[in-house]
Amino acid sequence: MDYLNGLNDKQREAALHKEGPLLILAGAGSGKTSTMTRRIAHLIKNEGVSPYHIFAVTFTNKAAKEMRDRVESLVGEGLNMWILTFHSACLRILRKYAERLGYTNDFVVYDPTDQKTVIKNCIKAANIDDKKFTPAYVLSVISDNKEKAVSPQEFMRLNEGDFKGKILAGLYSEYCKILKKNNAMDFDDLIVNTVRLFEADEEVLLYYQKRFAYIMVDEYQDTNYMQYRFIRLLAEAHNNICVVGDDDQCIYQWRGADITNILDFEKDFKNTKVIKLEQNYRSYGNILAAAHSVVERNMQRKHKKLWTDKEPGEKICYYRADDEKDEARYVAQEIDRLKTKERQYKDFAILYRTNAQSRTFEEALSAREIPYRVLGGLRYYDRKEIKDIMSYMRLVQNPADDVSFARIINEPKRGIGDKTVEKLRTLAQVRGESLFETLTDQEVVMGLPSKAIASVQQMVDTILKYSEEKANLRVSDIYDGVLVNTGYLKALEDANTVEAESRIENIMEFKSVIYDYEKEDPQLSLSDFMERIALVAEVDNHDENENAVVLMTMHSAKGLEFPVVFLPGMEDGLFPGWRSLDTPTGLEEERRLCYVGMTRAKERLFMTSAQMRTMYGKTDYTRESQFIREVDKSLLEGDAVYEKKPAMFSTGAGSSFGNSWGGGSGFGGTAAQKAPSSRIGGNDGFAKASPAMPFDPLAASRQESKRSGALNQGKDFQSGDRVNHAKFGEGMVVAVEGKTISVMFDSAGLKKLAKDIAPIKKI
DNA sequence: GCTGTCGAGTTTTTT
DNA sequence: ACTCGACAGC
Repeated sequence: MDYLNGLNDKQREAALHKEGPLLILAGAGSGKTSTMTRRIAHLIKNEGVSPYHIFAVTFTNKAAKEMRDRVESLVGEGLNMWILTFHSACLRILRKYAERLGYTNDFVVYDPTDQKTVIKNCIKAANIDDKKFTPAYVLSVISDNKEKAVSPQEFMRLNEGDFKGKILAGLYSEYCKILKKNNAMDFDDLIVNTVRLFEADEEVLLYYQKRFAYIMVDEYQDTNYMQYRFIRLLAEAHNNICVVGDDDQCIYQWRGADITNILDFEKDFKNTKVIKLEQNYRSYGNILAAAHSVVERNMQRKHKKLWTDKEPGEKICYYRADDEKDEARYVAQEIDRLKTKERQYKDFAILYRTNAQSRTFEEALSAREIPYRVLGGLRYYDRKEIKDIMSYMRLVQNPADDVSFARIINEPKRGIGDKTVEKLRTLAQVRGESLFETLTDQEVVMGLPSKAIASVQQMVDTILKYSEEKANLRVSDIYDGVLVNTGYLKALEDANTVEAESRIENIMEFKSVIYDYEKEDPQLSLSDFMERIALVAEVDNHDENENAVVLMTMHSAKGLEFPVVFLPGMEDGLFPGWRSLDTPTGLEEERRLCYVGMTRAKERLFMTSAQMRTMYGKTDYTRESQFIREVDKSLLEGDAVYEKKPAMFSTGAGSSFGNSWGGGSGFGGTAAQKAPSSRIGGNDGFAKASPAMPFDPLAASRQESKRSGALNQGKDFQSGDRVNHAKFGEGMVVAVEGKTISVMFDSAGLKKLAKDIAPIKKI
């Protein structure tokens, strides 16, 4: 079979390349995923390379999944192949070898919220001015240093005479110590520690070098220094490294992405073959040309120009709204107008600069009863109740995790306040134990305030019990058990408020997520589950089949495409953001982001701005974005481009004809683009047409969890009984000793289980 | 130790 | 506008 069928010459050349470094400069919509997946299929099927020897790295779970699906459909089988994100690949490696770095292999992953908790504690403990050293700032410094492989000691040395630097170095050092002590790694650590592992342990490095004879990296322009090192180390043995990227789409420099990685690839890897993919298969000509007219103003870029043989299509439509409500109203109206049989709701996307902008659009879409889905913003896993439960689960997995412990010791209320926690901390420090370990000592519990004793004991017992049994239990059983036996669920039920009600709903929803994972993998262990949860972004849950308008940031939209795209908020200060204006590189990055946003559109592109915008409680007049001014004017239609207007000039839809700085003429059809000036009836329609939630709640899950209350009912087993276990299937009881029961399972072998909590039934 | 109120600070983007 | 922390009163 010809796996390269349908590729153009350049794509084919790239897909056929077998040995040596290859740099594919793939412009937006140029079919890079096809090229990569075909190359993989070709390697496997025609070149006889085992999937075992191929390693493909991406940045997002979504990209990884898409690549896997496409390769599998090409080669027609499931693949035992590493197609993973940087973070999940490193996590997988570290799960095996973290012991060699002084962690246990059960270490937990701290998300940004956990990081913030830790650094806050450090700042407080060191008695440092928390006005000058905000958690966000300190963490960004720490992250910067980690990504650049600067250790706390080195950072300290580098900042010898610098007062501020010394404080930061101290915090950095303390932060690392705490994470290590808690047996925890943050996102950066996953990469950093893998590189450290490779550099310190030749055996491990050689193993992976040997294994990954063919390496491919997607979105190479977004790699940071550590990721580069990681790739570089792996590729050293075979030198078969293929990277794909587009310097025009580097939009994560603020997070450490180093654009020079892609610009210097040819220097880094000798004898690199470079292939440019410049034919765009996605967008109509005008969209492409307009996007190019913006991005070509960047100084720091490789010269290239995308072309297409598609028709020019319509011009880019620009609307200057009165204010953000008018802007949202206009967008909603245009969606209604453009929606046809062929064009469904899911064909529209609204891509904004900041998550804060989503709200007005939600209101306007609701008012017109247009279904929509917001991606990103508040991460689902950031909700309090989810974080609480996860903290319990983490403690079950890793009792050394003091951050999780501190989060839940008094959640639900057990009569343990700050004072008591402080005392515990001191005690734990003296004993050289974790907080939780300290509490496993009965005497310590007895020393707590009298009204706290019973509930704390109950909680400690619960965690211990599940911790011992975690290998034998389904994740959902642990979840239920923790929820019920720690009193968490009951406290919420007793609260009897609307808020508690919605928390309970979220908790039930979360259970359906667990079920989904278990359905996929019946042997799912607690740590498997924790790591999947740790590294998912909400964008990964985007279901393309759901017929709803999609709202997300331009950053999240990278890699996606939509027939109709709206880019609202085209105003100086918002986009480009005021923070980016200090530096030329900051502005260039914003411009690339604009390019990314524009090139998401296949057929129609709308850009809008508001003359007046209320943000953070303040209302200001705006000037339209310099990016609008940079778009080739022959490709724009709609409102004339104009400068800031005085207040008297602003209201009424018909008044938006300002003096165009571009010479006034050439903007036909403006009136037709305008909406009727009446507002869509009062915005009280907010509650109806409520958007789909990130996860579809399973009606059943509520009852499921209720049932779990019966988990502890007496179970009488005797040797010889046939039993059914939720995770291990059927087996026969071979011994019963007190609370322990030994079962020989037909497929899973002999297991010792806790009689009271194991999910077993007599059959 | 818990709860409720008030005032201040805060915002880009995310694996 | 919204969140978070400090503080006061129970």
